[in-house]
Amino acid sequence: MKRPLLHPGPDELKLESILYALADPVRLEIVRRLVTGDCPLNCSAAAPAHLPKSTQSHHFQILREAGLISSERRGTEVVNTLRCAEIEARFPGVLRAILTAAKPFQCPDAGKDPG
Amino acid sequence: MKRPLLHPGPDELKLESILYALADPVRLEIVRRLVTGDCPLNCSAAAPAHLPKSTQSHHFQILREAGLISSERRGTEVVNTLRCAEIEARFPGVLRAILTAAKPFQCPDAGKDPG
DNA sequence: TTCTTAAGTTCAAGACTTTCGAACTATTGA
DNA sequence: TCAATAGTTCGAAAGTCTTGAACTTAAGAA
Repeated sequence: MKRPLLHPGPDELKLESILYALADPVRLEIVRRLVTGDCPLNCSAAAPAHLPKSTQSHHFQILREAGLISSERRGTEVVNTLRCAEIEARFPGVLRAILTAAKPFQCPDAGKDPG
Repeated sequence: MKRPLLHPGPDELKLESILYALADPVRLEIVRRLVTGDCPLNCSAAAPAHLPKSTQSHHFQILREAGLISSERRGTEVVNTLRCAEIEARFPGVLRAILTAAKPFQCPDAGKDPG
């Protein structure tokens, strides 16, 4: 009896929950990896490597229940995707601004290269 | 011996702390009132009225230590101001996008009126 | 099918955080 | 000095976070 990894619908997204999910350094890093990779990642690949699996699982649950990511089982893995479009539709500019502030992840028109 | 209500400097602002501060409904409401009022408000005026003072105080401390607000004693009151410019300078677009998403507070060009 | 491995989830305990009443501090004004 | 107003600090109950141990689910080999 497989638990279906419940996600909130687009109308159920709450700004507070999204901000809360992004307020944690680990979860912000996970979201950053999902957006830079631009393709689904399993939990181990998306989370910092040293982190215990139970802690990873907890963080993915919070991201999922906030509606930030969509998780789907593929064999032994769970692959995760950022729900960019839905979040952008409901809270325009929020995710983009946060990810840009967190690190210049896909902002070629920023004009500044710190490295 | 009056405690000086310490605030982080512009360079000490952390995105995670700001998101964390804004992730709470009470604190988001406080920030919303500070930005709509466009003038300093004391704690009682900025916080939801029913909220116990000790809880208010706790929330203002978190907002202050995250660098979102600046608090200054004026007589018996503490007046609070949003540190809009500093946050915008350090994390462009973040506060604006969040406050716009939270409620259309100063967005006449949004073009949609749900009421 | 049965065994093994891989990837996540659930459980439980200790540490940390949040809420709120009670007591305290600081400032104003009579 | 006394009283009133505005916030802060303290302490306890309830909740959340982190993490190891045990469990579940799927894939591959024999």
